Amino acid sequence: MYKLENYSNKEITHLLRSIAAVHQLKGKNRFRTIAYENAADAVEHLSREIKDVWEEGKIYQVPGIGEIIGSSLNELFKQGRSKHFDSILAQVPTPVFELMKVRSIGPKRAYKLVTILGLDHSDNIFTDLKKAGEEGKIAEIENFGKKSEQEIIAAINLYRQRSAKADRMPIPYAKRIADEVINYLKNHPQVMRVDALGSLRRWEATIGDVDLAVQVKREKLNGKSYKNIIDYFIKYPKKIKVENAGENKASIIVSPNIRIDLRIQEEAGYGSMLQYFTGSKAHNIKLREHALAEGFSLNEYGLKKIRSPSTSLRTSPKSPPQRKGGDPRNNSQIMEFSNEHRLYEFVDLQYIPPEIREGTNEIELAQKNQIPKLVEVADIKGDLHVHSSYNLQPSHDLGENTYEEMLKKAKELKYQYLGFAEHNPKTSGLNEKEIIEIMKKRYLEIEKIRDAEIKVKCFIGLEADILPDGSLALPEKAIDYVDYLVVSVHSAFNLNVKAMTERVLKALEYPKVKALGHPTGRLLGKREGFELDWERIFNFCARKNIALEINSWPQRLDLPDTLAREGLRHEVKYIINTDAHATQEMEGMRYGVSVARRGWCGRSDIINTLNYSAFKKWLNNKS
DNA sequence: GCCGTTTTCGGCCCGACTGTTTTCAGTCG
Repeated sequence: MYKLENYSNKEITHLLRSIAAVHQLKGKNRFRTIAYENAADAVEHLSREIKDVWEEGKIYQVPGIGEIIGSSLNELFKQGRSKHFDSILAQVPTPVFELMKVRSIGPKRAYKLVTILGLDHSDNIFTDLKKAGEEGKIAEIENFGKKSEQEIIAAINLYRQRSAKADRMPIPYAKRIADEVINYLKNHPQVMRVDALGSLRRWEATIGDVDLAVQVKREKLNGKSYKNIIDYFIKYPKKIKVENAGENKASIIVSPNIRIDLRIQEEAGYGSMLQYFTGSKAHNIKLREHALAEGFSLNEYGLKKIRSPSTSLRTSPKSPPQRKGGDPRNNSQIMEFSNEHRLYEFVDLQYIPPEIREGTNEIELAQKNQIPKLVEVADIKGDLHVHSSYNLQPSHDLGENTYEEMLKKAKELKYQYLGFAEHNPKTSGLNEKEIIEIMKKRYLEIEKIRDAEIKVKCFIGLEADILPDGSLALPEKAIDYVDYLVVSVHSAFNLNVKAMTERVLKALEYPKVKALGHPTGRLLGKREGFELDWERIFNFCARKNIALEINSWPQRLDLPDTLAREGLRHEVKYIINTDAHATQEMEGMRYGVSVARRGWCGRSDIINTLNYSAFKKWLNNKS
């Protein structure tokens, strides 16, 4: 029987996939299998922990989770077991589910291996199976052969290496890997263009593998095969393994265990490829369903007319041939699109930016022309959370660059203003009077340069620790020497929801508090965020004119995108900051903007898109 | 099992690659 340790998304995903596998193996209703797989996909790509979503009573808002799966998860979270799940899982030996974690082993192969080799009760399925493979027993099974046997042994080895590591990468890391491969590919004379797609193009908080599309010119190729480019790709110097390599696509693993998927397309159909390979999977499924309703079958090459729109009730059927846009090549039956915008237009949808292609309700809203204009980096007028090297004896780490250097960088980034928010002076070893002196001295220091810089104005901020009891790690009198405060939790992360919420709300009551810094405290891959009563926080901040920070630091990306979208319903405002500790890190604004975009934020939802005077007014206006 | 500007019933995306196969099943994205 399954063992759950921490109810992480990873564990729940695997649980749901296991149930899907049982349904598939028992083969009664394949749509039930699909339903569980869809639910698993949804949990896997959720930007927050499913258990937190459940605790907020919003589990049914996750697309793909309905009455039965939702109530079973409810039981599971509450009592540690679900009778319904248990009864399904009991139909198949547990080692089957373990084996399915290995690449190239799906439900059917896992089931065959476990039952035929008599490993139903194996405690160490990977070791046992590997041993069987080394003894040649796998190859003897029907429909398996020598190659499959080798493949399985290799896959087990890889799985064991990989499972020891964090399996999703921070975006900058994935981008670096992608860029190296892109540069390599661009050296090939037939390659016209290379794009990183998939979760990288959607700017997901963490990246599983790297998806690349290559555009080639037909006349430069002999015939229609892209074999020569595939061959070049699989010779990539850092490749450690070729997963597969066919006519149209290939996958390699590069050191230290990152998968790169490649697809190739000519210019005429490149828009379709961009769309398909950007995903998400859930978005593509919904888009294809939508296309079907319009009478078209959609794939990665284009659209095929299948019939008149199936709906008899449709009152004003637009007959497809008259449509503008697209790149109809009717002679070949498939309509190609060189341009992604035209593809969406052709199926009567507003263009949908990659960041929100997550299969929530973007298709429905695009039909109604209700996709908002999302905020862009160019809209950002200032960064209000940067750490300089000015030594105010901070409680946490100091920055690397001086005020002047950071202002210069801000100018380079075309900002109108910059807000310094070093950590508050440490409270141990310094008495209140000393702290106030330090703050005053710093105030005067910044005052000196405040107007020296003509183009970039600066604000005097501070990032103050929220202590466990909700008070700030700063004497009230010291607040006189700042323009605003960002308050953040840096300790005692394990309070319960109620205590944590009270703690934060109390801190937000202090004068000059204008932002809640990295609101969940999460560190991707290291630490889960703490829980808050978001309804209360959102409502409080909206009422008090306090912004929630969207922290651009790639390991934070905090507030998470799904919460950002939720906050919009409460009319919360956000402030996107880099939390930079060096000038170079100030360039990371794009990461935070991406979170905001994934959270459906427009320019007016982001407070630091205001120009200097409007922003200053907002800063001084605490209702 | 899920889901709904057409629906609370009756549908449910689409294709590439590999290995073991002479036509397809399994896995993956």
